[in-house]
Amino acid sequence: MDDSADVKPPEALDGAAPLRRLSLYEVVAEQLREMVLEGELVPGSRISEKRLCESFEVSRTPLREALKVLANEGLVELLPNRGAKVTEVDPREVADLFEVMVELEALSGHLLARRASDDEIAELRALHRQMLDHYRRQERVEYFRLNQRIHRRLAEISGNGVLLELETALTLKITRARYAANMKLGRWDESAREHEAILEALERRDGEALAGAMRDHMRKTGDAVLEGLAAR
Amino acid sequence: MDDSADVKPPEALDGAAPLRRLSLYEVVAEQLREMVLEGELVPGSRISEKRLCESFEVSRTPLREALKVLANEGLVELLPNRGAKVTEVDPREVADLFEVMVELEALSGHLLARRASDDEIAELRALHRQMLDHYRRQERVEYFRLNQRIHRRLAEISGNGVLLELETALTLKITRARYAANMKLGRWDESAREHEAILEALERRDGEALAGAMRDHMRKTGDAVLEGLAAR
DNA sequence: GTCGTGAATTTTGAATTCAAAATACAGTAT
DNA sequence: ATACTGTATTTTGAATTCAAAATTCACGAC
Repeated sequence: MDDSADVKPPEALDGAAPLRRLSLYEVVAEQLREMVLEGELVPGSRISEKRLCESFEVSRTPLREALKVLANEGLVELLPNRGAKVTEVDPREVADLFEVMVELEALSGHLLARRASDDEIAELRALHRQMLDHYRRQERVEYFRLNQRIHRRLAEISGNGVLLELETALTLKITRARYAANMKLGRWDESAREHEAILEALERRDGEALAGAMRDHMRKTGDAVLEGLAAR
Repeated sequence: MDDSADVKPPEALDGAAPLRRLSLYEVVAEQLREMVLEGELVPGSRISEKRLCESFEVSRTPLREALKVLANEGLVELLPNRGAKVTEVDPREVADLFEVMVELEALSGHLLARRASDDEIAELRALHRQMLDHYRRQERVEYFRLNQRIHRRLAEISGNGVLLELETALTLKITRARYAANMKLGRWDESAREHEAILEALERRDGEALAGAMRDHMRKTGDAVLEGLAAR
């Protein structure tokens, strides 16, 4: 049938990507996630399954499966026999969120100081420099993207999978709160300085200082977001 | 039509329970959860949708929705086009789990010392006394149940909803690890003493001591579970 | 005997269908 | 006019159906 690709030795493409195509519900979930995060689906509004099905051009089955995923992420609420609605951003919950996040960051800091390899530290320093370049050129979107990437790398290098998962999940909600507070990019200069402190502590492998710096960074981010939310 | 209950003033049954019947997928999810936790579905084994559908006597739709929920809880893995399998208990992940849990407990302790009311502290003391009764009578199941309940109450009274959710989610996995390690009830006496230390610190409202005691308790629990896992 | 090929079977993914619940609406009585 | 009752419509919950992918197994080449 196939005359070229079928004779591949199993170990030839070793770093082979698992390379599976996503299920339809995963695609839908990703799309929905973005729509909720960016406020395209307004908080508090009910979600009409039919309308979404039509705009996505999928049947209700994968859509409903996607809604279940989003519900577990806390982005939508499922009301039995009454469909789903987009969860509202509750400042009280956002405060709780940061209260926890601050501690997770501190843990991350302690682990990083112990576990990061020299190469990884160098990699982070390089990312940091890149980010500062964007800062100097006032390239907000790129700055923001690198900022996210650095935070994710920090979580990864901490070497605790559970911690990484939790931070990923909570970061979702935090991102949503930032959008809601209309402060996607605020607090630029201050944030850049805090990142510098983090990098320095990491290079010294000073666990206490690093935990403190990361804690501090997250706390200040939280304060800014909450302030933004209050000012709506 | 109905001649007695229809003239109810809206505020008459004030504390009225929302009282909704669960969706089918929720019932299935709960059942599945239990089966996974107690090892009735063996870790690593593939889940046959058809078999489960038949034994639950439901169609595949609610079953698959339930599987999605369990997947988000980390109890099963969804392999695209290949169904689901029960996740294996990975000692490495369990270690990560406790590493995080220890910090969450510490946070919980700090919050409790500040926020618990006198009534709530009294309630916890009462539960604690009840638990000790079961301990003295060597009623293991009841002891274990109250132990769980106390921990949940502590998390609730911390007053941070996000923290409560996370602790609930992680406790699920920890429970699973305990079953896998065959130590549903081990470490009895030691654990009871640690609880006493927690209660005392709470009554003194000594945040540092309470955080320390809760951290210590969780760390030792983790050590015991990991030891049990290693000894398989 | 082992490995590879290809059809038959089973299992999953997604759409459709059917039933039950909720909502919207109209008519009537007060 | 207002509030209630019963009906029509819409929307959701769950089962069924259909299509696509994976698995199994038998056969044949080396």
